[in-house]
Amino acid sequence: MAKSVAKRVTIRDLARVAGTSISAASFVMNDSWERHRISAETAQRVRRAAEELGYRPNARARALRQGRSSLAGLIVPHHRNRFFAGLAEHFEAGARTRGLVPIIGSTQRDPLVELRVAETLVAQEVEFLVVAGVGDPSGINRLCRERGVRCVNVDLPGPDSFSVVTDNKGGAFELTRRLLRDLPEDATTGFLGGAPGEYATELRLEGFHAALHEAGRDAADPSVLCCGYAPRAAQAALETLHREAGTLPRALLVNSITAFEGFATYWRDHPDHFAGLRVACFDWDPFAACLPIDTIMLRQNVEGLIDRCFEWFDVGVDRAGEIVMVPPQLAIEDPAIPTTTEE
Amino acid sequence: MAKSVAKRVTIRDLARVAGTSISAASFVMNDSWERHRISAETAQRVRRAAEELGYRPNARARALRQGRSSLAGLIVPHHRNRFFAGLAEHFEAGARTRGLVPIIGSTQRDPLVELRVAETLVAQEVEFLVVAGVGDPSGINRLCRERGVRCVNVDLPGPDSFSVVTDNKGGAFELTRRLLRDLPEDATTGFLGGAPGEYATELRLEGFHAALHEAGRDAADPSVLCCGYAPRAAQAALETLHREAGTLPRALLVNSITAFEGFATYWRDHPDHFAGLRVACFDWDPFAACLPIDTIMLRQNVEGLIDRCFEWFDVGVDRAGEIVMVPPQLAIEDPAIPTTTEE
DNA sequence: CGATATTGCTAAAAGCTTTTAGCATATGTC
DNA sequence: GACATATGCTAAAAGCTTTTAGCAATATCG
Repeated sequence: MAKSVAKRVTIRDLARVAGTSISAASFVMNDSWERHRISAETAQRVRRAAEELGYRPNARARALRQGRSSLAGLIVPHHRNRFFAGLAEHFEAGARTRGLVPIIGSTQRDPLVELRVAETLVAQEVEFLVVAGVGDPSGINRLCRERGVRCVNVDLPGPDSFSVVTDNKGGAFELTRRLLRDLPEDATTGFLGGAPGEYATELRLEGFHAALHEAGRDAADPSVLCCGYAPRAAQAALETLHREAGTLPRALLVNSITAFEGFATYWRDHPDHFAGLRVACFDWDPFAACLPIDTIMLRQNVEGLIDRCFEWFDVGVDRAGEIVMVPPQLAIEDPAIPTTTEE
Repeated sequence: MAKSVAKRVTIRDLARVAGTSISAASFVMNDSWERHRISAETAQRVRRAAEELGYRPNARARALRQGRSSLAGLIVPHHRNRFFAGLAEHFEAGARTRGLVPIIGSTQRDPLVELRVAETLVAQEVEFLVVAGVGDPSGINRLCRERGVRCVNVDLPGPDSFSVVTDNKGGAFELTRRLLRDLPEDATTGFLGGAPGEYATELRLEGFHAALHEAGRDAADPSVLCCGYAPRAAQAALETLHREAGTLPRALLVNSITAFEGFATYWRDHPDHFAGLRVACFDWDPFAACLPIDTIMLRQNVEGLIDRCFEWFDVGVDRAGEIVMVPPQLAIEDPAIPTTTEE
């Protein structure tokens, strides 16, 4: 009974079974039959036939004809932390509400992979590409411009690309302020994680220094460990610092949740190095927030970041070079962060 | 100079500029020119023209003609935990090494969304669909069979679908064994998280009970709190239990990392309820592994799970109803889990 | 030299859809 | 009855690629 090979049901079959022309069937399936003066009876017949045959239009044929793919792409370094996972999840939601199919590519922060993934997405003719967590987006931006793909950078401003960024400086400033509150005059400070010269890192460093300045701590030289984002590297940087300086800073600003992962591992292995240490993190993770360390976490507004991207896409006006800033969710005084994590 | 609108460069343009026929251009671009007896000079000419024009073939036109999309789909509940993020990331890698473009859809564990996402992916004619973390995959499996899409279930066996599963029972057994080691005779036990009747949950419960039996603890009735996977629900379940029983079990097996998230939150808020508590978790998270709780974590072999899926896909033989079991990575005696988390 | 094989290429079909232009027929108007 | 208008539908092109079948010119062979 069951066909051995599931033969595609095309609109041709549909038209044949419904006893109409291919065009009529197409009009009905696209809900434009009234506009094209197909009678209600005929429409009904087509719909019944479609139901019966289990007809589903071939997305690619349609895309080819219409010249639009209904695909939306997102590029992130990986899926394994809350920030990027949050971006991914909200991006999916935004795409779906617009009838777009989301495609997410991860790059392991490898410039070669970044370009390859971008090329894949562009070859799929995504209508819209969001680029996050890439070292230098200019190659991807150029590719998109060449191929006519609209493209937004998240936390990566470029001269000829629209960008949505977290208020890195302001966020780091507020975070550091709280970190320094009631801290003894002579307590040492530090900054861990991120890449020197990288956009977000530099701004967060600025905010960090500004808060130190405000607190009248210009004199004390903070330890700045921009060791990249890998947990291992952050862990190693702390080890080195402790070996060389014999101690760790009393107040530490950690530049990302991945660096914080390295910090947490180090803490687990050397709890004795942390007497009286206070730490702040430019990111949030529910487990990290449960660690019994004196921690202040900041949650980036992933929903806001993604929403701004889609809004730009919806409006359709090109705003190359423009930067929209999204404040992170501060006001996180106590460890019980006002952030829901529904399953 | 720059064209105001980026006009698509088609193979037609390529052929014109190279001074060849469309077919010749196509053969060259697909590296089948030798087979089709195109001369090396002509091939060179085409390649130069392609370079010059920035020609990239239209993926959809090609897919339409070839009848294959080069797309591979994955369905997960969400991105926000290590298990599913790990699946996603390894799935991406596997797809890319096979020249497939990965599309990942998340469903929030909502059956309606699950079906809608599956339909989207099938409409894109993915060549291969991996379904993970879905309550009842049978609807999706049926859809795939109807539309001729090859489909694997991860941790969700179905009668007419190939499945790759973690050794849930064995894993839970070993985990519980370690949980019970040297535990006082009269210590109470508990099981937290998961859905009653659900495949993985039931097997893990079996393993849990088997280990209790082995330890001669049949008499003591464990508290089984199958409250779903949401952190909030797990937290609430613990609250209720503590309110009603006045205490918590001394040894607790937590059924997933999301439930563990609820556990961790509860622990943070009520550390006093946890004197002498020991806990095991059927999943792993680097931050969770840093919590100063007596914890044993098990890491599911996400790489193995995904690899088995792709191997099945590569071989191309249908093995409906068959189940391949992948052992989780046990042997995690100390909290320093032998698991790398590169950035 | 005639037949056959090889070389190097091209024309055109096919894949499935959407969409434009237009054809009959029926209805309405004077 | 002639003409315009509305109704209900269809034919065919177009979108871009891959792939099959085959053509013309040259080389090889007996």
